[in-house]
Amino acid sequence: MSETIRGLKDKEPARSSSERAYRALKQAILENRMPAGAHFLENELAEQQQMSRTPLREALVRLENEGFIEIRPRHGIRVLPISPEDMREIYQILTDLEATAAEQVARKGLTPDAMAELEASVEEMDRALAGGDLMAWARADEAFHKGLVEHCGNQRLRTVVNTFWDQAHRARMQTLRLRPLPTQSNQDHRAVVDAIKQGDAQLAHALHRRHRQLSGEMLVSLLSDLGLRQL
Amino acid sequence: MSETIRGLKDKEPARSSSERAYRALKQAILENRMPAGAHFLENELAEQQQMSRTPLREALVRLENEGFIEIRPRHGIRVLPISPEDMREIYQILTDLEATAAEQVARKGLTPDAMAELEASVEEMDRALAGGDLMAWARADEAFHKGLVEHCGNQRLRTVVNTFWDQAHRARMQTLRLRPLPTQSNQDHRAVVDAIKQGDAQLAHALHRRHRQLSGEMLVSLLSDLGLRQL
DNA sequence: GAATTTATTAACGTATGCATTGTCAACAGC
DNA sequence: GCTGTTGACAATGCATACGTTAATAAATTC
Repeated sequence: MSETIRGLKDKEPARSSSERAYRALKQAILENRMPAGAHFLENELAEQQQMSRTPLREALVRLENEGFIEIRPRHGIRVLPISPEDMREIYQILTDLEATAAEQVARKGLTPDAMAELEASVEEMDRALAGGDLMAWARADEAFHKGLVEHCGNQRLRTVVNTFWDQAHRARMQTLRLRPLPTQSNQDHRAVVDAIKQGDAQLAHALHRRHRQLSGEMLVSLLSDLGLRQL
Repeated sequence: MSETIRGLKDKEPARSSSERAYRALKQAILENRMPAGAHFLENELAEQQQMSRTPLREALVRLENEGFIEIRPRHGIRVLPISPEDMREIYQILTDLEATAAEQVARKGLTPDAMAELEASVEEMDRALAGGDLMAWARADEAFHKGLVEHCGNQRLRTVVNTFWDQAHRARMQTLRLRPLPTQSNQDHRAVVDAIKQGDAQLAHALHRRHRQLSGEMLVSLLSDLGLRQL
């Protein structure tokens, strides 16, 4: 969670040093400025973040709990790589939980605002794909998935999904240009939105589950084929 | 799920003070020696654990990430209560993930040792129930569920399930004597074991999902009916 | 008497310092 | 030349100290 089980408290201005370090380091990892496998010492990170080791260590504890780094006493910390096996684990969990999120959203319905946001994400995915802007597509995809769990009525589910989604983020980014064009994904998302609109919880669950399962399998086999042992 | 996402590293002798504090406090919370709603200061906990505030705070960060406590600056830490709504959230997640664990176990099969342990748990549940020893029954039930995720081949799933199972632990214990006798549970577990033996992954998934769903609903409505706003 | 301001205090966030311990390297023995 | 040992070093785990800040109580004013 962290998130481990708790994540970035969105937006808030980060009052404590510990919180600032946590966000900065997580951001740096997600953006590959601290690449997988890289190796750091508490001292250099503390200096980098312009604080003492004490608050920094608390940030590291959280990052370790969330699976981003490994703290090896006397060896410093290491940014954990993502193996195909890791991705399989992550997608197996996301498949279950996101499908249930879609089901719950369909069951409870959405506020007009939330529905508009979801549809905007889908449209943005189409626009980005048509324009060949894969980064924009990935951002919209992410917005769609996060929007779904945001409104599923289960805080813990939301936190867990966001955590694992973040863990998979680097691998997704690095395979963006290697994977087939995600035209299927866009169709899938549209179908899920339709099921939600109709309030068909069963259908939403099934559609989203299948969507997640297929894209997960695609990504895992892509990583395996490429022989990417770590990302 | 800091387990945020990582949990008790079983057995190991707890090298660091921080680790010792984490284990001791978690144990105390699970056993209700630090009851829900209770309120502590860093100073008293540090004294209690015979260490300074520095390692203690690292333990608190982990416990907060895992959802056991809340850290309120200047207000001390508070052991979080479990509401019926919390239980609903937790069981919704466990239902999905444990069903998938059962499915994977059925698909991959178990070593003879692991299968023996699983069957031993089921038999112990029967014995305990026949003898009216509900605590022993709960222990065996827990052993069964943990055994399943232990061998499902997904470390992250195992960690997440164990974290939430631990979160629900207190509520389960307090309702042990209020709930109907778990004869159905024992039958369900037996059926799941049979499906695993036959390698019927689909069936194992469906059986375990239904088992978890029903026992979750029972527990949530029990808590609601009792008007237990917090445990 | 109530409300607002001020003063006090104590809990916390962070910095710093120290003792511990594992690592790495140099050296000696084989 | 290789292996085992010793020693220095450096990163860490933890304790301690300090400044900040927010909660509480007191005091003053309306």
